[in-house]
Amino acid sequence: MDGGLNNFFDDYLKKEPLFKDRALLQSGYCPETINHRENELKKVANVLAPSLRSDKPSNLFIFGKTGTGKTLVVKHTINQLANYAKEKGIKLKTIYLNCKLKRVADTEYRLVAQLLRNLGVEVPYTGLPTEEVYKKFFDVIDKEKQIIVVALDEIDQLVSKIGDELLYNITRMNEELNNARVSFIGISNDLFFIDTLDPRVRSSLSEEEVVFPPYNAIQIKEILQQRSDLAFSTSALSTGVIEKCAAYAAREHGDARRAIELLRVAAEVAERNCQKVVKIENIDHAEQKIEYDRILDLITNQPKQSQVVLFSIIKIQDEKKEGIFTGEVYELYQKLCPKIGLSMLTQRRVSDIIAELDMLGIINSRVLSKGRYGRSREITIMIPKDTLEKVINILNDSLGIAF
DNA sequence: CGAGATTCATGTGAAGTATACCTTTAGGCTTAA
DNA sequence: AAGCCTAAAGGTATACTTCACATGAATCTCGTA
Repeated sequence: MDGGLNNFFDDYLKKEPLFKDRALLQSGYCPETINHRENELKKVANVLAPSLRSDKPSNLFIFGKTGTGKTLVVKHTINQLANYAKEKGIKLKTIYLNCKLKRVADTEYRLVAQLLRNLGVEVPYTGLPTEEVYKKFFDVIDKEKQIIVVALDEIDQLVSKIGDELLYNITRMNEELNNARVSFIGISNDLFFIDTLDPRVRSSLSEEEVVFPPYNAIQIKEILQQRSDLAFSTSALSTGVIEKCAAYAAREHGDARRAIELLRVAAEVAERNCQKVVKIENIDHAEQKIEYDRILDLITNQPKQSQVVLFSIIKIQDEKKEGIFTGEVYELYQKLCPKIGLSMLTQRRVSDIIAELDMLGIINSRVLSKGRYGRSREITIMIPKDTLEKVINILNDSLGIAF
């Protein structure tokens, strides 16, 4: 048995690896040079440059669909800025924060607390007045004359959740400061987000704007080409692979992140199959696998309560083919809770949980009036059939009940 | 037959509550002068 | 008297509950043709 495994490992090592450097294709990777975003890069740098003379840069707002390089450009620019400033001994700090992260930056308190943590100050997760956290933040940065650049990614998500009062507070920060100056970079996927804001907030938060257009198919192809030259060993890709990835991504409004992910996963699939080259078919598998992994990851990380609600929905769909409504889901949920040993939430809360699952794209729900028979949400599960089984397994394990 | 009233089942907003955690404060104890 | 520790008091954010009202089309009601 051991011998068998040893052989396996031997074979594994003997195999010509497809990847030369897998990290280059992973989602967090930040390349040295960014292609086809020269204009945007320049604009962002232009806005931020005054910070090097210790002037407060204008607040900046950035729009663009997912995978158009917004995050990349901003991260890249503020990193370079911070490095340069450090070299020259300029008092400048930069912070990047993604507002969507649950339990990290999805309320006003948590946002400011997280900013403080980024500056190396420990803040309790609860208990302090929000006001106090602001004050702490001011104290920390106002100790010396310096510029702070704060980038808030996916800020539209945060505002849609907790309202725009937060932005109002944020933009007024500088009035409270004597020495330091703070500028904000807001990043949004929603192109119309700014229109929904209070005019006062809008004008001060969006002194400058940069719009990121989608990449076209040719640009995506070049990006892929360049990355794959570095990431793969020579001739690891069969012809047409890059083109197909680019085409898939261009179909989705030029989402480069997706194209890169597709390529990486396709290669991983090929590697697992012990192929010598990545073939075009692997891309189709990759597309499925990405969706599969995304959903599984999402569900595994859901709180137990949400899992039970989802479990109920799936079970009801399994029993009847059409029309799942809140009432039935809640009924089953109520029966399930004691079995699992979970405290039972009210219908009000479960209704919100269903809305949250909808937001995550695990299910699709729409409010529907059934006339005489009241109104309810009609729920449809958005999990592909072949993924469903695995999802059920996960829920079974996590909740300790059988389907 | 058709306009308007009624109804149902739940959506949804606002206010209230429980929990977990924070800081402040007052009291008690110890210590050192 | 000063210093230190501890426990109670008073405060907050967050997740959830409670309360109350809003929805909107199928169905019912009733006056009229």
